[in-house]
Amino acid sequence: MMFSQSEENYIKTIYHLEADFKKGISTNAIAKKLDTKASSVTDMIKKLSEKDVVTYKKYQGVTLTDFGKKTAANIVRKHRLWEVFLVDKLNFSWDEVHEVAEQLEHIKSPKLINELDAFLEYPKRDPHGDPIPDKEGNLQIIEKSLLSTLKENEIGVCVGVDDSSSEFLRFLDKQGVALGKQIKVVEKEPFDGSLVIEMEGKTLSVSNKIASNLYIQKSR
Amino acid sequence: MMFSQSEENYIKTIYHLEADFKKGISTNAIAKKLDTKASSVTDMIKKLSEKDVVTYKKYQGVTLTDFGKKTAANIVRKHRLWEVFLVDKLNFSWDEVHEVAEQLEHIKSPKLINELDAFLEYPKRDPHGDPIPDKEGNLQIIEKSLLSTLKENEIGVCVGVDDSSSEFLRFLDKQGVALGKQIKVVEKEPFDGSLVIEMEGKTLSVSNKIASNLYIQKSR
DNA sequence: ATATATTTTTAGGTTGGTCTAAAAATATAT
DNA sequence: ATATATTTTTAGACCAACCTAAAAATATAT
Repeated sequence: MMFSQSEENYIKTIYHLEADFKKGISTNAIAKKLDTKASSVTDMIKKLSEKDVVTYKKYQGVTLTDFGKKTAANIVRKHRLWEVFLVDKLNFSWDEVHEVAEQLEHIKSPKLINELDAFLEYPKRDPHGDPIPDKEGNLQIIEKSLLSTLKENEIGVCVGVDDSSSEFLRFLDKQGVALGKQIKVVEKEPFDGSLVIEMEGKTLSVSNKIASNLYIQKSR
Repeated sequence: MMFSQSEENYIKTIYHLEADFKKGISTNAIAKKLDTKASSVTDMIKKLSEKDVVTYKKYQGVTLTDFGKKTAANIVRKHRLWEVFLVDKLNFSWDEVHEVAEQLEHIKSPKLINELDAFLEYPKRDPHGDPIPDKEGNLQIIEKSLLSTLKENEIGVCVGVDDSSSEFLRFLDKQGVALGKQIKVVEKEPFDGSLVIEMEGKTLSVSNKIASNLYIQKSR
C-alpha cells in the first residue's frame, strides 16, 4: 500500500499521539498537531479508515490498526535515521534537523533506507535520544525519568529531551548539556522546583522548566 | 520563489530539452517526456510564465528565462549530487539511482545540499558522467564524442552515456565498461557499424547501438 | 434535567494538477 | 492555394487536500 505525503503525516501524528495518550485520539488533537482544521481531519480519517490504517467510529476518535502502527513506525524509522545522518555526516546541529527530516521521511525506497541504516552503522537512537524503530517496527524502550523527578544525590545520564524545539535545544547547547553526559542532582529547591546539578565537574542551576524537559537514565 | 514538485519537474524537463534542441520547446515534447497530456502542459506553462520561469507565446513553444535556467540548474545539481551519494556511499549501482534521485531532488534545504556537496568532496560528475552544476548554475562542459564517431586507432576515456536506461547500464556492467576506462578503437566494420575495441588489454566487439550511446573523451 | 458549551461531522466551496473532447491555430501535401 | 493533418489551446470535469459555515452529537454546569 502506498500513501501520500499527507496521509503519512496523519499516520505519524496519530502514532505519536497514541504513544502519549493511548487509544482514541480525538479529531481536535490531530488538527492541533497538524495545524489544520477539524473538518479536514475528519475527511482524512475516513480515507485512512477505508484503507484499514485506523479504526474509527464517529465522534469516538481514532486508533491505529496493527497495519497502521507498522506503517507509522516505518515513517518514524526513516525520520530518525535521516536525523542521525544529518547530524553525524552533514554537520547539522540537533536543533536544525527536524524540518529537513520531515521532508526526507517521505522518500520511498526500501533499499535507500536499509543502506542508510547500514551506512550509519545501525544507530539505536536519533540525535534527541529517541529510539529508532527496527525494520519490523519494534522499538526498544529505555528506562528514563524526567530530571525533575530525580531526588537529591541521584545520578544519571542524559538520554533525551521531551520538548525538542530549537529554542530549548540551543539553550541546552549553550549550557553544555548533551546526550550521554552524566548528571548528578546536588540540591532541589522546593520553592520554585529548580535544582542544582553537577555535570562534568561543573555545578549549575537549572529551572524547573528545563528539568521537566530533560530525560535521565538513572544509574544504579 | 518556491516551486511545487510538479513545477520543478516541468522546469527540469524544459531545461534538458533546451540542452538538446535549443530554444522554443514544444508543448508536445514536454508532454511526451513527462508522460502527460498536452493540455496539462499548456496549463502548467501558463503558470510558469506567470512566475517568470519561462517566456511563452501561444503556439510558439516555451523558453526558459535566466531565472528559469538557474532554477533548473539547481534542481539538476541536487539530482546529480544525490546520485553520487547513492553510488559512493550507499552501494547503489548506476542503474538504480535515477528514480530515488527523482524524489530526493525536491528536498528543500540549501544547507543540506551544500553540506552534501562537501561531504562528497565536491564531485564534478554524477555516476553517468554528467557534469554537476555549481551553486551558481554553471556547469563545465567536457569535450566528448560518441564512440561511434571515433576513427580506427583513436584512443579515449569513457566519460558518459547518452542512454541511461537500466538495461543499457546493466549491459555495460556485464561487459566491464565503466567511466574512466581507457578504450582504443581497433577496427571499424563499415557493414553494420560495429567496432572492435581494446579495453584493459582485452579485445571486444561492440555493436553500433552501443557505440552510439557511449561518450568518449579523446586523448591527444 | 435542562441549558449551555464544546467537539465533531456534514455540506458545499477552493486550489493545484490532472484529464477528455472539441475548437483554433499552424504545418504539410498535392 | 486549398484541403488535410497535426499541434496547441480552450472548455469543462475530476480528484486530493484543504477550507468555512452550519448542523449534529457529546460533554459540562448549574
